[in-house]
Amino acid sequence: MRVKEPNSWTQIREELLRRINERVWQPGEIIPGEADLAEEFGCARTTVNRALRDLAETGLVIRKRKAGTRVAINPPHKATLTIPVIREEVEARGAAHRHVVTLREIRPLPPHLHAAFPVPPGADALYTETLHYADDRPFLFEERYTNLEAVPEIAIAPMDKISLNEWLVQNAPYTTGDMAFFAISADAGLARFFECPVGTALYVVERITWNGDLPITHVRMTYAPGYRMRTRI
Amino acid sequence: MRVKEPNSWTQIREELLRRINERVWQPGEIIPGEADLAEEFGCARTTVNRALRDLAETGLVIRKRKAGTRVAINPPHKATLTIPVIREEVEARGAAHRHVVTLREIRPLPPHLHAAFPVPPGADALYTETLHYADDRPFLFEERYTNLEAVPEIAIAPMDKISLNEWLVQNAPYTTGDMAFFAISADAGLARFFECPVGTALYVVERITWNGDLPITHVRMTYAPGYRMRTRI
DNA sequence: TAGTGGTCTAGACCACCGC
DNA sequence: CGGTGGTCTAGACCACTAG
Repeated sequence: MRVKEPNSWTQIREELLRRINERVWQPGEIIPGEADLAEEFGCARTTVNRALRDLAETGLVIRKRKAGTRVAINPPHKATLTIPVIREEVEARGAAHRHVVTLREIRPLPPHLHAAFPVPPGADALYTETLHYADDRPFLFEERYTNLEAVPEIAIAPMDKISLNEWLVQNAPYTTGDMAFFAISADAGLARFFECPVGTALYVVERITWNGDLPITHVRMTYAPGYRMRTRI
Repeated sequence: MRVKEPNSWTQIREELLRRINERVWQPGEIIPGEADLAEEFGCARTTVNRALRDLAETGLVIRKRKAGTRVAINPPHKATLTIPVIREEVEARGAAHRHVVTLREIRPLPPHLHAAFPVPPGADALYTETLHYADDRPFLFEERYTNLEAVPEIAIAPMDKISLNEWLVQNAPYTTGDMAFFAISADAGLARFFECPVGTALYVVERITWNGDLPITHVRMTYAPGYRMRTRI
């Protein structure tokens, strides 16, 4: 049962989508220009542009000036992951969030992070380990290095009421970042926290954020066994 | 007074971004309406709208009709994962891609998939197992159920030159999908393929795609030990 | 119900780039 | 060079929703 589209540019997008999916326009083929489509649909060129721009963002068509718009040959799957503050993620599951800071000290950045997280030589970082619980069940283990030069106020940040995770989101804006997703085996420490056997496969998210050229923080978040990160595409 | 810089929506976005990052506008605070900003920047309201729409897409501001635009309190981290065809992912790493179909048979859908992948009762699915190699090193293990009712032509699809992965991308359009990312321990079969110990932590991506209400395919892709999925935010 | 964002139009100029 | 998409404008009407 089709729902009537509320506005024009989404309707046009759906019609273009239909022509692509039903091979009216073959993969790799050039499609009519914006002006032609605008005339066909009886709307302004801006409206067609909006629809085509949306399709280009999802990778379904490739647009180039002068060359025109082509249907992508191998349209990539694009998934947008929204990674909220840990507290909100826990509460979204209907659980109560609680966190405990188990370690908080100034220490030099470990060598294996120097390449990805180039703080000035000799500079120290704030290292923190935080346990996050959902309804008193272990949920996530967070290891974080924060560049004191970039966020000096962090030395006096309260970490009992609000987690460092949330404090940084609110107080340390970033411009770019790198994320990595992978799997590790639980070592003794993780096994103890998650109450699982050593060697259990765990899902890990690593994130490095920057404010311009200034590295802000490097965080590794290890989720409880069985965790699945989900998204809709 | 002549302004050298032409008004551009990206410039306006950067200025709005600056005001948010420098706390000119506090988190949670309402910011001026589009009309006011347009007057301030000396541009059309449409241009301000474009900039604000972009900020809203990244989650940095929350927009509501009548209520206005507010700075987000806990701006979520959003990461866009681009998941290309496996062959292209391997080749992007400078390696040669090769795949082997080790199993291809019609079988009923296993019970544990019925909830997430509701093919009609009694209907069969095409089950395939494919090994993907990068320069002859094992790269990925793919287990796939494909709904024969949705993609009947798949029964005669060639699977030697082009992998089922790529064939489906090119021939079976989808409208929506669900993805999940998690970690598992290698069982005996995976350990043999990846030449790693049983129990090694492996990164897994699962994807279910739909064309409207019609389920297309359910695929589980298990990556080689040490694999990291990366993205820039 | 009034105010705000969402969208559309008709026209214009510009940037890019294949030819 | 000329064609195409990218952007901007000034104005208009509409959709949603807080108060």
